[in-house]
Amino acid sequence: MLQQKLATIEDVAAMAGVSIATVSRAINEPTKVADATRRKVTDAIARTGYTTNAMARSLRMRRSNMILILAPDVGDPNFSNILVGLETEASKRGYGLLIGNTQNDPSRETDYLRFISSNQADGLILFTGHLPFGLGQSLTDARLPPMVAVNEPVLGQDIPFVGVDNFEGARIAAEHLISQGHRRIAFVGRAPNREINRLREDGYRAALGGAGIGIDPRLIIDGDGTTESGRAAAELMFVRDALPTAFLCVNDATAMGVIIALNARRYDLPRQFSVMGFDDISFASFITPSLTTMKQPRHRMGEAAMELLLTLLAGEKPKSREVLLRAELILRNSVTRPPG
Amino acid sequence: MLQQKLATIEDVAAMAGVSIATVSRAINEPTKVADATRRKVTDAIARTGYTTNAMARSLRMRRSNMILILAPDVGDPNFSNILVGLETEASKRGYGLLIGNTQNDPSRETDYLRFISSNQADGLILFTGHLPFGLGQSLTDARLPPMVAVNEPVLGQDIPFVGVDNFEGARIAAEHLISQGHRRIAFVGRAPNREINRLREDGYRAALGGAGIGIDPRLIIDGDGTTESGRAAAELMFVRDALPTAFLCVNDATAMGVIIALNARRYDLPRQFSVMGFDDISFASFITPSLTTMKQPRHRMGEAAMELLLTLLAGEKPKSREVLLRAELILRNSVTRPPG
DNA sequence: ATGAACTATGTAAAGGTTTACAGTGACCGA
DNA sequence: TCGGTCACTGTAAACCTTTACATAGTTCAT
Repeated sequence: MLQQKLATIEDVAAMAGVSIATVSRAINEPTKVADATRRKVTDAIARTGYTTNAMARSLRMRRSNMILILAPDVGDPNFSNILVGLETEASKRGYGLLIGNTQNDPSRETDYLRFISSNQADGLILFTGHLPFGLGQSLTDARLPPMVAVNEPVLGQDIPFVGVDNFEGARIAAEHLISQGHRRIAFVGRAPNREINRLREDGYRAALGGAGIGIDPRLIIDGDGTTESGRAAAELMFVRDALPTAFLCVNDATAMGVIIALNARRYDLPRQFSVMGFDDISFASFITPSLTTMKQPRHRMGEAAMELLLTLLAGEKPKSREVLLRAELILRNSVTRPPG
Repeated sequence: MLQQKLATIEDVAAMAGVSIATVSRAINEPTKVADATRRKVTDAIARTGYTTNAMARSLRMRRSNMILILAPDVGDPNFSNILVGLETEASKRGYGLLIGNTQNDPSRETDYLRFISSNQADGLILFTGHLPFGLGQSLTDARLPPMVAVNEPVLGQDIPFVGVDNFEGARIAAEHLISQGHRRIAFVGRAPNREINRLREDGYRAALGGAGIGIDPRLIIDGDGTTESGRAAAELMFVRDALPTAFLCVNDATAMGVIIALNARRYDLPRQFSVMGFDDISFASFITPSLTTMKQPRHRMGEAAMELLLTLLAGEKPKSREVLLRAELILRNSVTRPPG
């Protein structure tokens, strides 16, 4: 498996009968070399099968054209679809993607920073909602590497951010339920220390406030966004005996838990209860009843985040350091008018 | 955003009062330097905040400690979970992962090969089931880069492979249905030119043959593995009026389509029809009825593939160039004894 | 006392680019 | 004729490591 020796710029130069500087220019600034010379070089490149050694180039230029992606779980479809958008934009601009799966493990976060400090990556995309451990305190004063948070903002730090407008999205969702005639609307998935959950809850409150509906604290249930938490939340409502006519859930996974619990209790959905989610995960359309939800423009989110990062990397001033995309209302079968 | 100049090995050497060679050795072969010297070096490293420049190192050593992953769609949960396994093993061994999302676009495949030819990646993991366009013919004679196919083998080429034993898995699935008393078992998702589909169909045939059940060609339906194809296949069975008592589907997405079609026709599942899938995708447990299926050990698959690749990369002889992992039968509610 | 064997360190080359600077003609206007 | 401008090309330094080879000092058997 020994590397056979590859052609270098010197081989090309020798074959074309020019200096290596000219070869380099022919490749990188074609207008600066005479037509005849350029042809000789192009020809020699084809004959030798030369490709620029990226390591040498990166060493000299002090940049790698690589972007490090730090995500807690690449397997999560919520992330992986954004990843596709990131990749689309990056590869269009000649950048490569390095993935770091941290599993929320601080030591793994620190570990992956070596790619930044060793010049193996020029910038950083952060899915984690917090600065990687090791950047947190030690570099508050020093220079942070160019980075953009996506999906979840970094709290208490002025880090450029691309995400969905969670407040607005949740408000639209709640307003949709209200427009169907619901007035007793539960919010499932309260978690004040999670930024996303907090914003969605705020949107819910804003919609109810705007419609002159009072907030019943018994209808706001804690949850961590898992299917299991949705199931538990629904059960809790029955125990408390304070039932809503509709459930607005912090995300689709939670909504699935609610639906499973209601189905298990043999309720007829959506006739007896309406349920809404948020995210539009791939199987939202396949459960029964199919889930009315807010769709996140994940692909576009990835593209926008990469675009922002590359703008920063180029040293240009971005139009805005915060990009909020609108979630889209997807009408399916889990919402209807309340009974009675 | 200008890079502030980072400490180099020379700065460390100067501070420690030794030569750069000694610093390098203190880092890479600690046993070869005297204790006292090593301490001085470690100290200087800490004081300067030195980290070795990966580009310079890669240039000199002619390897990057990077692996290129070529996948048609990183957003597909089927892939992304394997990706997590790949990452686990790679990062454990000090390797980084470069992701290439090809969307089955030959030009993107070719494009990503530049990472290999420019020394930016040492090896290749192939999800695509075929050699990247550009390696196909031109390098049949020349040397192929070290690579391992995962999930789907590369046909007609002797490429090391790690995947699930599809034949055996499908056989186990079919035998489970037979053990429940089914004898009219449909296979949904025939696609002779897709290796995976072909193997699963073969496993199905083997199980039926082993139980002395004749193959009814009307019960074998084409399908491309999508939910929609499953739905269409079920409808087709009703048109043909050749109904099975159980559907063995080539994958879970197909099985979901079948279930949706049967639910829509108001059948009572699993009483009237049993349905099995293959894969155990994340929402297999959430549809109604929850899906009995064969679970793919995706995480382990990723780990095994990376382990094999790194073995090859180290120039060692692997135990085997083909690793087939067993799929596990997951019992849920979509299978029961046939009616009557 | 001598040379061998070993340990610890240093010197310098090599890895393959990009680019500042210098150089060479050709052309042109005065 | 001369100086200046322009278009093109070459020379050599710099980017930061790793490592073959050389050197110096120590230990030890003879």
